[in-house]
Amino acid sequence: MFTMAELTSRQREVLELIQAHQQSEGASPTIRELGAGLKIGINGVVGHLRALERKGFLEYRPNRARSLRLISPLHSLRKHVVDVPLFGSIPAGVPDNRDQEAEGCVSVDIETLGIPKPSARVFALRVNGDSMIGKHILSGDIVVLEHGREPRHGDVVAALIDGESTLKTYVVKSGKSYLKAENPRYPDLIPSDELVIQGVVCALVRKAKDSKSGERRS
Amino acid sequence: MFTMAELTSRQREVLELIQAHQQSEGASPTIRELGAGLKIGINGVVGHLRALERKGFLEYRPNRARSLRLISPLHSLRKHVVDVPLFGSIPAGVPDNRDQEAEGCVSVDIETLGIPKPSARVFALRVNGDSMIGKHILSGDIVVLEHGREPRHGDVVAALIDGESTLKTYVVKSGKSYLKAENPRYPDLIPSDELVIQGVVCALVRKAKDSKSGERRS
DNA sequence: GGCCATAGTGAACATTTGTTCACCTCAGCG
DNA sequence: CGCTGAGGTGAACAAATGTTCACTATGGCC
Repeated sequence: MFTMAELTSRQREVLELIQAHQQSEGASPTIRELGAGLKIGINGVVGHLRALERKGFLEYRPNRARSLRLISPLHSLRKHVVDVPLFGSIPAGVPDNRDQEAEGCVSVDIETLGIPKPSARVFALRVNGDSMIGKHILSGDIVVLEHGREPRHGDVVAALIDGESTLKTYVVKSGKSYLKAENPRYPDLIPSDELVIQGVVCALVRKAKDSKSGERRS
Repeated sequence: MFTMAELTSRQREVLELIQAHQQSEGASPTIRELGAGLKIGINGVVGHLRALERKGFLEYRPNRARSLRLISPLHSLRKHVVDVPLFGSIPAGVPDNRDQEAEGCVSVDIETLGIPKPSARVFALRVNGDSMIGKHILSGDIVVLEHGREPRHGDVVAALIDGESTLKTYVVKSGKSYLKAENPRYPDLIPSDELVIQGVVCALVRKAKDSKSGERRS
């Protein structure tokens, strides 16, 4: 609660402007751009920047263009964010790069995703149907999968069944591996070598349904 | 799979270097920085940048420092990413800004989170215990909450009970609102006006447990 | 062989951008 | 009253950075 209190309102304005510029332009503003945004000259801006730096909200490298960096308690905790392509389903065996066909982009930091490196072979699927409800995965959830990883007993995997990506649990039973649906209504147990495993689930994201739109179960 | 194929290996190198620099430094590299990284002169770099721009992988504003921007199918789908402070629990009634006490940072795009604007009043909690298993929220999950929003019937909310943040379902029954635990073992029904509601759950993130840490079967 | 794209080098040049110096106003404070 | 800090203006300067011109070399292609 100190964080914001130490700042004057004008300084907060500057900080927010920098942040806004970074978000919209992808790079920090220059001093003159800030000046234009605040309708003041460059020296007014310099004064603010110095104050903000002294107070520990900013950091920048001398003599480097657009090197302003915000420092906030959050920023120091911030991890690397990866952009994961979201597919409706995956028709064939996931060639190396089909980002073009993504129908969405899920950006999450790797810490939260639980993957060590931004290895390119990560993608996301929107879950359709309640077949994995036993694993507490609901219809509408987004699952993030890693392709090419060896599944282990109990992992949830996406497999290509009848031309559709389907979620199953990977189980090992007396030396053989099977895929199992987590829904009593589909008690199949399919030998896993008969199928192509497209990826192993490493994370899940669920959006609370917008209370305005209806519910699915009666 | 076309995306990458159109590039020479050297061009791919350039692209990756730009991306790496953006991630690590927070800003695009300059031409000379790229040159240093690739161990070539500035004109070699310029050639590559032109080629990459012509092929549609890059964009940049003339005469602007560090204005390189990657263009990929994913980038065009990319949404605004917000940094959400992750708390173990929230002792008191969420004053305006307590980012300093965050024990982690969850960065997710707003589209996936399902919030319209990056209103500052968003925070995350790590779920402890299975009290919400009826809503398919597990121990270890991270829930993202919006503070100050009016809960609706069926929403999951965090409430301060005995000095601890606890997840409950908000229900309305004959004109009165209650909080209900989604676990048959805790069938409490608490009138909601007796408690402080800290936030309404708008999203959930689950990390698949790291198979390497716990179970390992021979 | 001529043509074109890739992949460079080297040097000059122009613009952007950060930095600094001098000076001003205003509110609060002892 | 003089002092300090916030918040400015204006101009000049220097470093960083993008741009361009000239030229070389290689490999594929018709």
